[in-house]
Order: sequence, then structure tokens, then C-alpha cells
Amino acid sequence: MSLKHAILGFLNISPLSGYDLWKMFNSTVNNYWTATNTQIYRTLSELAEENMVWYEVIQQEGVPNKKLYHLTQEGKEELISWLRTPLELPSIRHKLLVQISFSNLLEDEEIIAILETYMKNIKEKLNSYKHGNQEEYLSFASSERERFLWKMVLKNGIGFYEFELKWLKESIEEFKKMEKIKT
Amino acid sequence: MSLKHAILGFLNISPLSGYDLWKMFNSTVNNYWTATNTQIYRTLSELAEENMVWYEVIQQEGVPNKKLYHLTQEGKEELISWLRTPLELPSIRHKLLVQISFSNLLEDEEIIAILETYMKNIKEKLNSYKHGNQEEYLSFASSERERFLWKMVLKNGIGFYEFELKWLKESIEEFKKMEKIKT
DNA sequence: GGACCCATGTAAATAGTTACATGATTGC
DNA sequence: GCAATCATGTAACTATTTACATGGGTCC
Repeated sequence: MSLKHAILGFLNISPLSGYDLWKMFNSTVNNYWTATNTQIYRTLSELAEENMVWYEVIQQEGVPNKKLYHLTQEGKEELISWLRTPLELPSIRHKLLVQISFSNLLEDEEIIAILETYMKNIKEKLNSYKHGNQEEYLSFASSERERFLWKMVLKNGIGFYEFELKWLKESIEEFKKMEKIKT
Repeated sequence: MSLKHAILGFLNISPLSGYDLWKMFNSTVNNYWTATNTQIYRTLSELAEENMVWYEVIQQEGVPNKKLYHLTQEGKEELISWLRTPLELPSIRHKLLVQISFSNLLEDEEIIAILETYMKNIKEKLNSYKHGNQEEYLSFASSERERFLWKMVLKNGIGFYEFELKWLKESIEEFKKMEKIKT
């Protein structure tokens, strides 16, 4: 499970509550893994049982109390050993490609509408990426080396969406060209 | 669930057995959704219960009998209505990016080793994509239009891996450059 | 004789989503 | 007065993976 290790990784940088972690997993810049609050709270309980993390309850006024989670030595060792394990290529799950594969059943306009809607979504995502709080996020890096690594991750995110955008643009153009020839 | 719709999509093109579908989902060219045999057989049973598909048992000699699944009218309607629904951007789950984010805990050589191993995997994947049975696959298209759509999907697959490869190359280079400055 | 292909599946575990619940505080 | 933020969680469901089981046929 990568969620476990992602949580251990965040806690290694600083102690956090479940709520903090949830915000992290939902911020644009940490966009390599997503998780719902349900999943995070459950996983934190599991990690606590396995002695990978421990928590202190922070009394707060006005806002609810919170559990601040810390990494244990065991957790840190588990994290490092996972970081060292080489990864297989992940299996791809791309719903849009499934739709396109079988969309010969649809009319031209319908196909174009699907592609354009998707393109709009990607453009928005790219925008929130580029005009988001990248610099702020990078400023939390503890060293030039860490900063470099985080930048590398950001570049992958942006690059991926740019690739998708380019592919969509070209595909739509070609599709429209084909349409014209036909008529 | 997209697996259900992907199966309906395949069955719309031609009747298939669970085993045939399993091979499809694991072939390089149909690389936009993966599924294990377990999942496929269970989903087929569910689809049969929902009257989206029906099957005939084909008696065979030498090899075991098989169930040949066909799409029903209901299944076809469900497929078309799903094809028309616009999709949200999928949530990303990229383990390598998780590792990189936290790999400030590792030594330089370890980081490079992880990146290079991953790069090797991608190169292999790209190779099997490019020298695979693309043309054969495309020849099953029933029309120029369907062929175009399938090509579009293939281009996305290849383009994605090429992007990842480029990103890895640049990252490794830059990382090594940084190493030199430090020493 | 061992590995792999054909063809089906069950059992069990893990991972992830959706909906719901609580309750005070802050801002429009 | 209503929505959003902070903060925690449960229940139920859906999706996915891993391991196991069966049994004949073919290929080296």
C-alpha cells in the first residue's frame, strides 16, 4: 500500500493531524496520490496499531481537539526500506481511452463534445497547477536537495497534463479534418 | 464502474469468452484498462444477472468448454448511454512520485538507481508497444472511423510513456549535475 | 518430466468511494 | 440564516489483487 508510505513520508517531515494530511492529499501540488478523509483516518489507526506512528491529543479552544501524529523509529525504518524498493510500472486506468475505443457507436458531434469537455477540465487543472501555491510549497523544503526532488515531482504533474492537452488538441483537429473529407 | 463498460464495449464488437476478454485486457495495445481473470469472470456473471449480456456454452474437444458471451439490447443501450457521459479527470496514483517526494532520506546513488530501474521498465514497455502487434490490432477495425479512434488511443499510450521517459532522462541528468557541483 | 496454454472459477484480503453524523466558529 | 472551516469518525458498499484449485493438451 502506498497510502501508508505516503503518510509515513509526510509525518517524517513534520507531525500532522489526520485533517492536515487530508488537506495535503487534496492540494494540487501534492498531486501524485489522492485519498479521502475516511481512508486517511482508517490508515492512521492502522499505522498506530502497528507502532509505525504515535499521537498526542492537542486540546484546542473554539475548534475541536486534534490528534497530532508522530513517526516512530519503526515507522521511519519502514519508510526508508520502502523507498529503496524498486517499482513495477503501474497498470493504467484511463476511462477516457475506454470511451474513445468504443465511441464509434456515437455521432461525430458527440465524440467531439466528449473530447472538448475533457480538454476544458485539463486546462483548468493546468491553470490551478501553474498559478497555484507552488513556490510556497517548495519553500517548505528543508534543503536544496529536497527542493530539487519536489520540483521534479511538480514537473511531472505539469508535463503530464500538458501532454494530455497536446494529444487532445491534435486528435480533435485531425478528427475534424476527417469529417470534412467525408462530407 | 468502467470495467463493466469496457467489457460491454468489447462484446459489442464481437462475442467473446471470459478468457478471450482476459487476454484482451492484458495485451499491450489495449493498454488503457487492466483486469485480472478473477475480476473479469465475476463481472461477467454480474452482467449476465443484470441482463446486459447472455452466453451460450460452446462444446470443445481437447480444450475445456467455454462460455461465449453476447451483448443484449439492454447492454448495448447501457454502453451507449455511458459513452455519452462526460468524465471527470481521474485521480492520480503514481507511486514513483511518492517515493521521489520523500527520497531525500536516501543516498544519491540510491535515488539514481531507483530512477534508472524505472526508466529501464519504461523503455521495455515502449519497445513492446512499438514493435508489438499494433497493425494487426488496427486491422480488426470495422471502418476507417473506428481505425482512427483506435489509433488515437494507441498514440496516447505511446506518447505517455515517451513523456515519462523524457522526464526521467532530464531529471537524472540534472540530478547528476547537481551532485557534481556539491563535491 | 516440466512448463505453458486453454478455460473456468472460489476465497480471502486489501484498497478505495460514498454517504452520513456531530458540533462549535467564522464570514457574508 | 446559510455556507464554509476545523476535526473526528462510522457504516456500507464497490473495486482490485493475490493466492489457490482443476484438468486435459501441447511443446521441448
